[in-house]
Amino acid sequence: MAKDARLIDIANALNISVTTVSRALNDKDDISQKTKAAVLEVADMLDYKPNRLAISLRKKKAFNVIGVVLPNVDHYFFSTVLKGVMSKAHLNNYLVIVGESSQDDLKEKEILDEFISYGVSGILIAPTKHSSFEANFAYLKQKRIPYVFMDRTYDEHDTSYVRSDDYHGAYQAVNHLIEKGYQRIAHIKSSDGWSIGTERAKGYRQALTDSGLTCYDELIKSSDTATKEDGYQLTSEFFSMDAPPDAIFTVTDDVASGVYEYAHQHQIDIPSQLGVVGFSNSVLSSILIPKLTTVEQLGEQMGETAFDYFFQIRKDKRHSFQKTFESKLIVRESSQRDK
Amino acid sequence: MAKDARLIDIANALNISVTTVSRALNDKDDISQKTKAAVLEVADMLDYKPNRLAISLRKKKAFNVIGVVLPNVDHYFFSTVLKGVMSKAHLNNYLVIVGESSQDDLKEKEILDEFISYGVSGILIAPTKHSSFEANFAYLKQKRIPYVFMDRTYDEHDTSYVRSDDYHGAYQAVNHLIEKGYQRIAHIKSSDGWSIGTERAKGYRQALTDSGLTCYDELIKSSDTATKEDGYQLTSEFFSMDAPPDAIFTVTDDVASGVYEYAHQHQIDIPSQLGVVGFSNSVLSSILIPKLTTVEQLGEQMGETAFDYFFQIRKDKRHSFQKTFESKLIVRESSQRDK
DNA sequence: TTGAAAGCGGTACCAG
DNA sequence: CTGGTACCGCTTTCAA
Repeated sequence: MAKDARLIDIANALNISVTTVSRALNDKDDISQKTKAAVLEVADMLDYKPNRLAISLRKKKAFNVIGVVLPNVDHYFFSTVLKGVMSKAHLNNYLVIVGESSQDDLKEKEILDEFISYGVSGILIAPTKHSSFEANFAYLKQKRIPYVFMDRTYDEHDTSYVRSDDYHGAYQAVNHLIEKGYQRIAHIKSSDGWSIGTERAKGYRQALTDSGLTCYDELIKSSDTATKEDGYQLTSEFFSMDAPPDAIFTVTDDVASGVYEYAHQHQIDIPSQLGVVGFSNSVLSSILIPKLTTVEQLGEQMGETAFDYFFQIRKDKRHSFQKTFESKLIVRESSQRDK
Repeated sequence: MAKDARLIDIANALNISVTTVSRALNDKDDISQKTKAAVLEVADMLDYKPNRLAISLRKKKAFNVIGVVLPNVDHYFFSTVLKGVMSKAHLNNYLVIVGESSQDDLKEKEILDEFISYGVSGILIAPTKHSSFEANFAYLKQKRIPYVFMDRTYDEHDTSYVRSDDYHGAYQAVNHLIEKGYQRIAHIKSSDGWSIGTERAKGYRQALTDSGLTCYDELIKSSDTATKEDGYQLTSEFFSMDAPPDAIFTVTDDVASGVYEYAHQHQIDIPSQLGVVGFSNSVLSSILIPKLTTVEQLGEQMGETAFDYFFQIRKDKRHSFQKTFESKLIVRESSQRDK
């Protein structure tokens, strides 16, 4: 295999200097059209590919490398986000380096430091539940390194982000249950300090209030882990009450699957005796029987958009961009009381 | 924030040359213990971190960067593999760059070329269904870049790999169904050219033969996509036969979920009328009702081991390592006829 | 519009 | 055991 072509190879072929070649390739304006064309042609012929490493060293910045930090790569939602980022990155000739914080804000900081010292061009991050803006992200601004938050955001700071409209998603979900005739609608929320939990809970309350229903505190329970196990456990607590709920809106599909298990074990029929609505539209939702009504979360599109935002910030060197993705309710079987 | 310390800063502090500092830091032997100790101390004081970019350029190799190529990052199994790789990489101060081939062998080659031209230290790859060793991987050997196959392997070449024991896993699965008293056991395999499909099918056949059962061709159907939809479709074909099967062993859990849906729609009870066993032990398997008996695939451990192998190859510069992970059958409810 | 030369932060060769 | 120096491939002054 022939060695990769370098600037000097092109220069020699044309009897010009590397400087000129560099200028031509980087589309600078202080160069004649003729020379530029000639360089471009030879570059193409020799299949020249710029050496990322050399550029990086010279610029003291990794060339075209984007860093992605996620709480969990094997969590369905985040893996779709990653997929979205990667597809856009590939199109734009970016390399993607990935780190997993495991919901540990200290590890998250470590990863960020590594990425920065490597000189990544930008960072796309879905913060852990516990990450404080000041501790983990404030210095990114000073370092002038473009970054975009994903999923979880810090509204009090003027930063770029992509997220889903948790509030309206939850509102629609609960409203839908009300329309279907459910009366005692419970909610399994995620524990505090996680914006997606509080937003969804807010939507839940508002939907009840707007329909003139009372919002009972005992019908709201909190899950730390947002897992199937928690869903099961909290459902069993609901059903040990004197007046159990006739529907449950859960903060994630995973939690909903725990509701299903409890219901199945105790011969509670979904949806006639218990309505269930989840959140995420993960693979689970169409695999559960009956199929789960849930709120769609567009992970892949969020990832793509996050990359686009990074790209624009880098180009324009000033704007910040925000997008809140509409959360659409996907009505399936688990909420069809009148089925 | 102070600028990062460089070799020359340490050198100046001690009135020695950068060469000596470099030697000390790289633990070469042609240096006095005293000097080395002094250098190490100052380096520590200045919080010296080697500049990856500079090392990379000089060595013409990205310093401590491992490339991972996967068919799909949002597929559960592969995302656990990635998780495993990342945890080991982080421990060893490696950066992980990831590419997604989307089961497209051309794109896979593109990604590999990118990674190589970036000079990654090594490559961990789960090949697409269609990747030919010659076309996509043979040149890695020439380039002397360490690589480890994951999941899918090329047995005719002496390469390092980690994979799961598909044959024995399938054998156990079918044998278990036989022991539970199922007689007409069908198999939904994955289409040809994908080793995991053929190995699992082989295990299926052998288990039947060893138990003195006949292996009917009409009880084996092939899925191109290994999805729920295919599972549903092929199950409906089985049940339009004069003598439908009383159990189905599927090549993945996803496919099994399609079997579930068909069964549920047609009031076929699992497991009393139809036994089902899947493969992967994905999140699905414990969420399906009844819980799915399946064969465990240790994605995370495979990822960790793949990284370890890469690490050793790099150090020893010679060996190749292979590991086939025992595939353990996880018995749940979907195969318990006598429940 | 072009070229020469310095230098990004290290490593490796050679001489002493 | 230590230091001088060239150089990895590219960008960026500065001068022509």
